[in-house]
Amino acid sequence: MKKANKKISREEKPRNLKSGEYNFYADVYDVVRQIPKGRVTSYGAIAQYLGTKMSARMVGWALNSAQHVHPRVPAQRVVNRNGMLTGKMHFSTPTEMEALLKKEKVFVKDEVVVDFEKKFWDPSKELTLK
DNA sequence: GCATTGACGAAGG
DNA sequence: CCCTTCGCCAATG
Repeated sequence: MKKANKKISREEKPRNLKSGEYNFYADVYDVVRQIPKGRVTSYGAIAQYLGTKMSARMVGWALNSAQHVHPRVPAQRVVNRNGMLTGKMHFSTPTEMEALLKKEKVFVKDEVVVDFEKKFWDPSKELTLK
């Protein structure tokens, strides 16, 4: 049963939404929007929360489309496990991500979030899903 | 329908 | 301790 949890977003939650919008995407958006201000998380943590911890890449993929989603998704609060702003280049401007984080008192030093472990927000722990 | 890619992550050298 | 390689899943060509 350890590897049976990788497709929950597709198997158990078929695309009830419009074509092109998988539930996996909506799930990612929802989690990211629940990230408290001034906190950050990693792709892996979100993936683990969704059940597909092995595929943190999919989270990033979903966030790539999140830029075009209507409710603005605070993708700047999502960094990789090292605390690096790997997705900053995908923003409107490469400095946009840092600027947004700085407004939230999250400072970036040498491409890495300061006190990343302190500001880290794990959805699986903090959010306490079912 | 197969091959490549991608905002990651863990392990190995 | 830094760099390279492999794995994973979904989307795209």
